[in-house]
Amino acid sequence: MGVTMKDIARMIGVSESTVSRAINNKPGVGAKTKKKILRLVEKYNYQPNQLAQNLAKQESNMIGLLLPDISSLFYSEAARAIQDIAAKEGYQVIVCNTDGDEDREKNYIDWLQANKIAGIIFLGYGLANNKIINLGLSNYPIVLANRLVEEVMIPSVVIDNATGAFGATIHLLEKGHKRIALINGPQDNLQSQNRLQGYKQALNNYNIDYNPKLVIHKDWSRESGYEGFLELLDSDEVPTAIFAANDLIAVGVIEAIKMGGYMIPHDIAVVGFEDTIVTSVIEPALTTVSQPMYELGANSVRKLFSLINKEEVEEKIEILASKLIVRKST
Amino acid sequence: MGVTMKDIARMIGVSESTVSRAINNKPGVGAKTKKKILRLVEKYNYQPNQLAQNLAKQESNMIGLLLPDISSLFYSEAARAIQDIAAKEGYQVIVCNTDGDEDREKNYIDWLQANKIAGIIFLGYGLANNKIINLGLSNYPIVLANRLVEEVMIPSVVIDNATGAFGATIHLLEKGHKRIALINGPQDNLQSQNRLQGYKQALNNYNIDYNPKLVIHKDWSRESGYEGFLELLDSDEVPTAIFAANDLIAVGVIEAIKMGGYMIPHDIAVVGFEDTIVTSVIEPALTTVSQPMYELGANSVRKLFSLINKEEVEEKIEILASKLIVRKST
DNA sequence: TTGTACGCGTTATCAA
DNA sequence: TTGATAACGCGTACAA
Repeated sequence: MGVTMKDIARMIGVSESTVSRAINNKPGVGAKTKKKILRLVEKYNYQPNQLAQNLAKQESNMIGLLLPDISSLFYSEAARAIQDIAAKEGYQVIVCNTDGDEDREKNYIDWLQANKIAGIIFLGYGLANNKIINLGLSNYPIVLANRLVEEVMIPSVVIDNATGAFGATIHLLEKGHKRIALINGPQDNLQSQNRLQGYKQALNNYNIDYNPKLVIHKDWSRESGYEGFLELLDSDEVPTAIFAANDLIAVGVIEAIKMGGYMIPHDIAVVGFEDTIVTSVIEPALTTVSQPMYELGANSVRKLFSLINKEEVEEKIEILASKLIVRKST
Repeated sequence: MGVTMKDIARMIGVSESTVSRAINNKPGVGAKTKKKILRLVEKYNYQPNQLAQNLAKQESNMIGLLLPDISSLFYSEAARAIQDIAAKEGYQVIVCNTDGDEDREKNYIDWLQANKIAGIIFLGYGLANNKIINLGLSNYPIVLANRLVEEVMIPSVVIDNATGAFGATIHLLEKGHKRIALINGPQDNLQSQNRLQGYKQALNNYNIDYNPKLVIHKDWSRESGYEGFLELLDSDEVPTAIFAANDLIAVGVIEAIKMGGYMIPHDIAVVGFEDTIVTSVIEPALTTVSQPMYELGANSVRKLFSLINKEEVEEKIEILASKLIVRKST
């Protein structure tokens, strides 16, 4: 196949070590020999075999990215950021879709470690499991993106969901709403909990009692929004505003509201969460909370490189602010 | 760090080759020794160092995926398919974003080859460049997904854009439209050309003369749709139907149409292309042509594994059908 | 059935 | 400034 160091060494009649030194710009090579070597490198388009390099150095120039699903717009943007910055550092990214399944997560981790991957980013939601904690205890470079772990101090970058939800709810309160419903994600999900917390806190600031009947836990789907709204209609406390815990839920809510013949925002106001493309396409355009996904990915991978390079990670847990984007639905 | 074969060999007092044979289930190991070895493997959670394995075998268990942008919904779905199937075969995928830039493409290819990546999938649009052709001439496993190359027979999977566009245009013709505009992607783009070709052919089937004034070439953005429609309004031939070459363009078109006070589909009908999520969210829901992206990715990677395993690739160039999805905008 | 010896392509440690 | 040699961890042809 391609030429190796040995080939070049033989051609000139020097040793492989000399060739290695010349190529890697290390001191201790005569100017003339170095020139000769580099000329042949050019001529035969020598490409170092990274597998061999990696084996010798006991490390590789790849990082692993574990996330639920790359085909979700939400994650793919962060993935893009990670790949951009990794590429600048000469690293490539191995993307592993876990669908949130712990078994697959574990398998991927084994694979990545067996391949001596330089480090791993966990991008996802909710709490991380024990396996990750154990990884964190061994001194393997790990960064958590939008995930948290309780017991161990693993460098993390998270988006402040509570404050985002707080801002969205305050926005509705300022508009004069008093019966604000929350259609949320699963109850055991960390994001759901944070968004609920922000919601509660906002109500509290306005001295409005928290009413559990106005909070519905479902999954993150469009159907949840649709069904959730119908449930609220059936209750005795029909809300004047709905805070949907993500845009997809909001889309379902809007569909149900329209189906019921109500006007948005006149009869019922709606706020979403995430700022995906649908928010600007749907009628009326959806007020939502934007998540800095690119920044999330970028800052995570920067932290990871700090770890890989044995540098100090300044901000162990970094919290990114989300931002309210007001459109026509409120 | 982890235990190696050498460690296990020493513990029992056998040679490394015996351990290797036992672990890889190769014949020629006594049942008792094998059991002893496997017990230690279990006990110390031995993980083979893949870097070493790869170096010894001169190949790696990774494949490369070159695409324009992973954060595009269009590509990320195919990427997901590729990763799913690769994972089943024990391979991982390295995702490389090129943004269509040939220099970056070339750099990635070098990197992938230096790392002895088992094969590469080129996912994208348009024609591939010479570098790729050269790669194809060397017997490196390569598959093209939604790309074509003229001179060399590289296994490829493409989506039949021409027929998709043909069907979409026929659909409009059947609805009685005679002045159908096409707002297309860039003129030098292969997909654009195919979609134009299908459009022309449909007109031809209905004995309608092709009118270049009704065809506008722009980029694939929402703004293109908006501006494109305004240009058509200014012309002397205002169309009764618009075929937008992708959904994003269609969104812009619909916005412009609404802004102009026209009714969809009463005054003007609209068809999109791709079937992204916006089609079901926008009002009115958009008739569009769905692209089997998951299948595109899946079949591409299957072909790649055939190449990697030195098997015969049955269908050198596979063409996937796209499908018209009729909604409310026509 | 088992062990020896070498190769994979590179880096790194000593001597020379 | 150089070169010989070992090491990285594993696979494998050959010999025992």
